[in-house]
Amino acid sequence: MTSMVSTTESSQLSERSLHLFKALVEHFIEDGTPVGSRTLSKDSNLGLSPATIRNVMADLEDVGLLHSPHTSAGRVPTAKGYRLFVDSLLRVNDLKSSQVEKIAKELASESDYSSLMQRTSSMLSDVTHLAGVVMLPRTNKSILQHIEFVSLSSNRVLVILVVNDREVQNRIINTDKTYSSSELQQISNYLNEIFAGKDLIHVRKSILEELEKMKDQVNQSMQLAIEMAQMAFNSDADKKEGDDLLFSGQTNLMDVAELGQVDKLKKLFETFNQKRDILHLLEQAINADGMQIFIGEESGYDVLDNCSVVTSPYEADGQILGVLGVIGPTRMHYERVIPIVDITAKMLGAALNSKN
Amino acid sequence: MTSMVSTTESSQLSERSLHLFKALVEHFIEDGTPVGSRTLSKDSNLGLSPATIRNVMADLEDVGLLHSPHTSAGRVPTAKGYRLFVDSLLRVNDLKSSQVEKIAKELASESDYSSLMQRTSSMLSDVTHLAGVVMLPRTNKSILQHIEFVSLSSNRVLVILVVNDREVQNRIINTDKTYSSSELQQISNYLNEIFAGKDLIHVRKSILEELEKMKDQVNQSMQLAIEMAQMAFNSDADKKEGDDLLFSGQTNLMDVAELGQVDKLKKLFETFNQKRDILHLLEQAINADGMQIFIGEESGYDVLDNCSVVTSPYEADGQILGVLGVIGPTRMHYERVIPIVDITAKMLGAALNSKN
DNA sequence: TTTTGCACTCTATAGAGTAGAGTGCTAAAT
DNA sequence: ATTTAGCACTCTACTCTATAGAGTGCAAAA
Repeated sequence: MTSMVSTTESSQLSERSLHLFKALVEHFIEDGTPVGSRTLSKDSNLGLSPATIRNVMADLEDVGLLHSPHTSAGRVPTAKGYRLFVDSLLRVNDLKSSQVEKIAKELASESDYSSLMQRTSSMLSDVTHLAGVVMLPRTNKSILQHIEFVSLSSNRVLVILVVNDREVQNRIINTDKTYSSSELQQISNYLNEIFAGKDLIHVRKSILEELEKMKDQVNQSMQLAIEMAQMAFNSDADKKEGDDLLFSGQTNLMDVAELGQVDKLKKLFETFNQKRDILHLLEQAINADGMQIFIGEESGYDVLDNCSVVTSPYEADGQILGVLGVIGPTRMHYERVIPIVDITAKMLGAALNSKN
Repeated sequence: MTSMVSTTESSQLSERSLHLFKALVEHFIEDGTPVGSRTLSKDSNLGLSPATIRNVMADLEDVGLLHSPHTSAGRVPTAKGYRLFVDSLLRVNDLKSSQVEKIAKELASESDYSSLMQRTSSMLSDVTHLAGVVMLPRTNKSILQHIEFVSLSSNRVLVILVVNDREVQNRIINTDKTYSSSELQQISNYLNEIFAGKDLIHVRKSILEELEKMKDQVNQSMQLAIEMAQMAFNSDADKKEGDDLLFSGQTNLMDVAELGQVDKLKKLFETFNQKRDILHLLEQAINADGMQIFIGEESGYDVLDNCSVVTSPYEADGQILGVLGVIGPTRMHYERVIPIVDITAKMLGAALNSKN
């Protein structure tokens, strides 16, 4: 029933109601205390008496946009209320170009890939005073650029994979026999020739299946290469699943009154550490084109009940690589946070582009 | 004045006083509430009346081992009290061999270096229910094992350094001209020949100073190599200073009653994030032979006022590599925590050894 | 439709009173 | 010379009560 109404919420309500609602949300975001009719009367500049305002507020509560903590407190926006506010009423400030430049400059100054991502996250949290998060590009559509073997102590070999023009993975394998540097060199050369530029998944599959079949028909040095490659990629199956979120500024959330209780904070921080839930949430955001905002209970995760997550995918070479955003209380300055997240995503994309 | 006494604290106090003191500390560690004379009378099995105990407790307070939160609360150990307790009264439980094996097994199961360290940290926090920390080996006495160049897109070259048999560093440099793979190969070979097995600092210095001088006297391909090496090591000066602490289980500290206030927790967490102070503290512990425990205010850092830090250096090949430990409230189960930290350090050393 | 007036509700705060825990001191007991 | 019992005293934590303030909802007037 209510949901039928809710989709066309803004058209069902009078101009005046919306104006008052907007004023209320803005006041609450500023203050943090429930807003009463008297306050709103002064605040809204409509020359309406508190009584009239009370009637309007009662209506707004009926349609689920407001909520009263108790009889004699003012009103507070619900998640649904924030949703309407963000979707239809909010006027987003453009960032000053000086700020944009500052962001761009900071990101451009990071030379290598991983510190760029780390810096992006910490910049998000610094600028918004909330928690920042960056989801790193999913590694499953990775292009192998280069493979290299380095001999460590006897029968331990270090495998180095350069992936996607920027990322370096390494793992250690234990071999049956001891390889000389020149043998390893030869093997690297051979594998690079075949596989450089190919997709990692394809490489893996090819090595473990196709090459296995033709193993008997090639010369001995190629056999060595095949064996080595198999070892290198065999251990890879269950590798690094979940090491792809970068948080920063979590402690900023400790100042937020709404989350003031230690036990709530603890649950929230544990959710961050486990990464799983946040990852799932951000994965939803990667497919939506453009920014996505999860408000309070909308996220579907209990721990995020009083939190909003503002996200934006970032892309380079016209391809979406990942998602970044900030996590803060539902009562946040959306008009400031939204453009910051937006710009940061674009700037990160630009920084990644310029590295090619 | 008092410090003269304090050094020989235990000899100044009667056997009985010490016994009572020990019982009090143990009781407090268990309970968390100040211990009164009545409670201690029952608890200590000495058949003394509360009045007598009160006299003793007053003495212990005079020498600074105990403290009274207020007139009608019981007593609580001071930092100095914990110090005496830990140094002279504590009887450490040996770990069950099953537990030791479990730790060893978990660590042995980690294949690569960085996840071994990460796992060590998280194991410390899991087992103790406190915060775990591992300080990674300082990279300044690093032996260069292998250097490799990989061509990325035009005039961007990826430099890969293998250091200390396990660690892989990589950075990207922008070059004036575009190098071919075979050129890079040649350069790698040349540099490896000269520098493999040398100390990184020495390598750096040599490349930037000595080679510069002889640059004119060598053939062109060597000149290229020298230039490339200079670029690779030039950006290195201010690199990674402070990325060498691994925390885990910080959220465990949120359960600790003594740290219950959000603002204190916030400061503590920020101290963790900044890493600097904790790093300094652990650096003190690296030189002390064997375990070191910082109790409350002893650490010299205000944020750690209600915290103790139990540390142990870990070593492989007879050489101290770093420090690990746990951070918790001063009121912690030292008799459990101390052997855990001790064993973990040894097991980590063993795991590192077996990788050679 | 809006406003005034008014009774009503709920919270937050302060104050008073009380029970309980524990102390320190003095005087008696060992 | 210790140890203990007795006792007055202190401080906290909790409960109860009262009160001011904010804000509501409704009915009747504008």
